Amino acid sequence: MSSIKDVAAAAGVSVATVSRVLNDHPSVSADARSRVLAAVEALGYRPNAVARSLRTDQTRTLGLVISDVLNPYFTLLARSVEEEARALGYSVIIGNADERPELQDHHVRTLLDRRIDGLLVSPTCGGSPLMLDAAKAGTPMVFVDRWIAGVDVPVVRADGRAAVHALVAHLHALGHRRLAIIAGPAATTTGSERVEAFREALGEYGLPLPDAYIGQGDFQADSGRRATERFLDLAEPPEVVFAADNLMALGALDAVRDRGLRVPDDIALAAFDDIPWFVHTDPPVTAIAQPTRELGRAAVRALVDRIEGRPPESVTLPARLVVRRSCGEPASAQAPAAQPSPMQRSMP
Amino acid sequence: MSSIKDVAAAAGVSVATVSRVLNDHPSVSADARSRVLAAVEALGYRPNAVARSLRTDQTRTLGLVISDVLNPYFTLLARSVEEEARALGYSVIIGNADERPELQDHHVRTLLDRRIDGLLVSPTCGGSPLMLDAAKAGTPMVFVDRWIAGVDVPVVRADGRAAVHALVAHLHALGHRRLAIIAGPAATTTGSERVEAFREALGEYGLPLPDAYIGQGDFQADSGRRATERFLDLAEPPEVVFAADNLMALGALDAVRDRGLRVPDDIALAAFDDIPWFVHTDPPVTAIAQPTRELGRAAVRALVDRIEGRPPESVTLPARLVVRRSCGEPASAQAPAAQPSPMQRSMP
DNA sequence: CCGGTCGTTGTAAACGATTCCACCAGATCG
DNA sequence: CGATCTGGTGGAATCGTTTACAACGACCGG
Repeated sequence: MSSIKDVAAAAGVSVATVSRVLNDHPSVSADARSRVLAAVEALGYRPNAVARSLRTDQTRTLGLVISDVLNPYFTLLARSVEEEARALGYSVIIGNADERPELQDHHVRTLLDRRIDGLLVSPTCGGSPLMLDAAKAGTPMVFVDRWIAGVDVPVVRADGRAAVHALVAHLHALGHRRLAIIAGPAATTTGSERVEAFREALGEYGLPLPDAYIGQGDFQADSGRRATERFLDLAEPPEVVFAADNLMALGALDAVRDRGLRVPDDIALAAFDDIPWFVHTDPPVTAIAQPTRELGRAAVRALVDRIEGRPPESVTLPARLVVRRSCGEPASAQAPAAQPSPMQRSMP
Repeated sequence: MSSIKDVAAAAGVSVATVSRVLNDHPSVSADARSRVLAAVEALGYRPNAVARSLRTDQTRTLGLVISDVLNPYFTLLARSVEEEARALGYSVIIGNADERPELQDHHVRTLLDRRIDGLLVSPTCGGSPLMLDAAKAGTPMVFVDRWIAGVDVPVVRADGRAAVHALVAHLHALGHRRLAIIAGPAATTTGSERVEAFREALGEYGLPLPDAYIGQGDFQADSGRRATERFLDLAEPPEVVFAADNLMALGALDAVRDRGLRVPDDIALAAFDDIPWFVHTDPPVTAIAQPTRELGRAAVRALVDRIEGRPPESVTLPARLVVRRSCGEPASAQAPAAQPSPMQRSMP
């Protein structure tokens, strides 16, 4: 692999001149420039990003640590993060924490060792000391989706409160009164927040949220299945199960099916996070959709602002309710084709 | 951020000694070692991976260029690749080509610029000159899932031939005679290969594969939908549609549903690539499952072998047919709970 | 004709690590 | 007792860039 020296030799100039051409510094003659460009072309030269990073102390790389790549919500988030970053001239390195704190730490450490310019993280389980230290030490950082209270780091997230209210209204209108929730880990903000919003919304309709109707999940399908089984074993099982993420909803669906019961006839189901597949499940699942692409975009912009010295800002975008059939038919029958399929790319 | 010099100063030794301790070189006294370790601890020192890479000419990083992150098959592949790489002491940088050649090129270029130690790629559309040059120039490379003929690069992939035969046998046994396929792009090996296997299997049952029954797709949901619509518009529509990947199958499902038709009563559906969601669709989809995790593992091992100077080997693993309900009820009714749910983690 | 400015160029010093080589003390051996 | 080896150490070169600084010729105005 040829280096800048080879190019300099081939073009008959010094390495400094080559470097200047490459970074289009103004003071280089047209003649020198064209000779350098020709040499670059001839040798197929590409600057070594490693050396460049060492010298300039910037990698033009962002780290993204997400909780679970297999979760379509995070996949989509990762994708939009990469898109926006690319548009802004940055690369992204993704670390999958798999909801495991020690894996999250591993990735944060690795990314920091690589001297990424900034870190986007959706913290798995409270914050690791490592991450907090990095933030305090001045590593540009932005939380996305989830965050850690009391840390001075911008947060980009969706507010599901209004959508959860809308969901409860919808359920109430359908005549449901015994509503249960499968919560995420209490240590995550999204875990606790969704329960709170749910409880609050129930309160407005004078409905209780007994402890037995709060299942503890971990955002994985299996935990959704187990929580649902426990609900079904209750003397008075709930009429509705609201899963705090899409994977747990799937587990719930499994559990219901394994009992030979049917959604929504025997028990209704709703989920937080809308994903393309919910259109095709049996039955299609009513869900709360986050503006995932916009979230990714906003997060990158905030992080890059911070990196490039502009003041970053926290962003909160509203989530919205998408009604399908898993909670029962709404009074006014909806035309089947009215709902545009989210399978299609939602790119502009 | 403290550097090796700071550590050396704090420990009262030279940078050479610090480096030796860090790379646990044998010839360093117990005394010096403990002083260095103490200093490292005190300063919270972490070696700069960028500098290290520049000097040693290795990044301990693998590049993975996949065709589409939103496709669960590739997501799972990416995950297993990262897991195996991590176990072997490597990091992975993922590039999403989104089935677009120019994006693929962008990522390959970026990864090469970063001097990754090796490249894992599932080529999108024929090979770009860039990639081929890199392979010729000696960049360790392994193709996964798809490959490019005539290039001397190991290939790790699943062979679907036997499974496609099994599928056709299954369909034939159910009485289906008019079978259609939605193919992937002809430029990809998986695109053409699956059609060939299908045609061959049909031949064994004396069934034709007329051109009208070959839909051209691009591995995206929308193309599956369009191809299916065209099938349904035919004077004599097929009885079965076999989609060459999971996204196109979803598009097909959409198209069928939009016409007010039902699977499998009006038309049967099968797919290449099994994904967890196929258990939950309406109806559950019969699919050909690839050993995705093993594929990812084998690919990483082959690549790392190549990087570390051992002879890499190509690997071909068999795919298998997973029968569900989308092609009609099999003669012998199967117990609903007999099929273990692939939703559960298949980690060991 | 001389001093200053300007545009273009090269030399060399970083960046933070690894590693070759030389050196030195102390142990070992003939 | 002198030669040789051995384990521990530091100095300095090196990786491929960027960039401060100095140098240099041309040009211009006084």
